[in-house]
Amino acid sequence: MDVASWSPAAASVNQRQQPQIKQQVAATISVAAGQSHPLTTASSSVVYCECFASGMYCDECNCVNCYKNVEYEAVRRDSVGATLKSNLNAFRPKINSSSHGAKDNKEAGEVLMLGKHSKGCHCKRSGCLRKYCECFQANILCSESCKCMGCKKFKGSEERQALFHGDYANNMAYIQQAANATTTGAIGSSGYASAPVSKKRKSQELLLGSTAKDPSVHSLGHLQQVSVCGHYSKAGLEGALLCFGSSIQRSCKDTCRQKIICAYLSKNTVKVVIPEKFD
DNA sequence: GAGTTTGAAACT
DNA sequence: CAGTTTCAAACTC
Repeated sequence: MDVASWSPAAASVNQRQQPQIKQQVAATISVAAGQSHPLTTASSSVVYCECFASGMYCDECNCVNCYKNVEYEAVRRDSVGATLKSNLNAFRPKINSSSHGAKDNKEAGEVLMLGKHSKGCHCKRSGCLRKYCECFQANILCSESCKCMGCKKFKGSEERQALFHGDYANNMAYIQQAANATTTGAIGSSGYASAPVSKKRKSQELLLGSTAKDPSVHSLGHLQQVSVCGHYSKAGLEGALLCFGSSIQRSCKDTCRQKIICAYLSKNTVKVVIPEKFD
């Protein structure tokens, strides 16, 4: 499905491979007393399952060993209770939709939903322009609640508008370019709150020459092969741990296991550090 | 269809 | 609160 034809409603149905109507919580089927069950454990009180999170039963899903169906109502109810105990908002909708409904953005040629993500997204590499982003999925703009980095889904964003103009391939190329910028050069990248850095300024930053006397210090112009680890401090990229490699690793620990050289970023330069354990 | 990437949620 | 792990969906090849 291309971006132009994508809609939150369609995605919602597709990604759950949802039957026509899920049964709402209602039926009660008891489970034999004393019967132990995976769902009764604390660790099972999770809302990874979209049916569970939305307060529905699994029905005609592709899940394996599912206990979130009518047959196991008692167990399921316990699990709901345990989940609510640890998180009161676990079953609340993520998107606080506006009563005004959808709004036509004639300038961009799109229909934009008025609403706000209750917790905000935390995107780092998608620029909030791909379906990984919950705001994108909900077809809403990122808000001050979001803690995303390199956000391109704000009002007036060139990248966001490009998504709704021209052909799909060009749009995706544009998005990929934006994502690359986020990875390699978007130092101090925005999030929603801060103003987007102009392309001119970004280019200047990336073209900084290496004047460091310490051979282990490199300018950002050498960051072409550097990937930012999946996890870094909220303070932004400054001071973040970077890793050389062809792909982003899930954690620095994983990265280091693969003997990838790490570097430390300081403002416009990186300090390459080879941990002793790499030997 | 398999493997990779991504971000939310859970866990420590 | 920050770092790490787990998970499922999106995405790529």
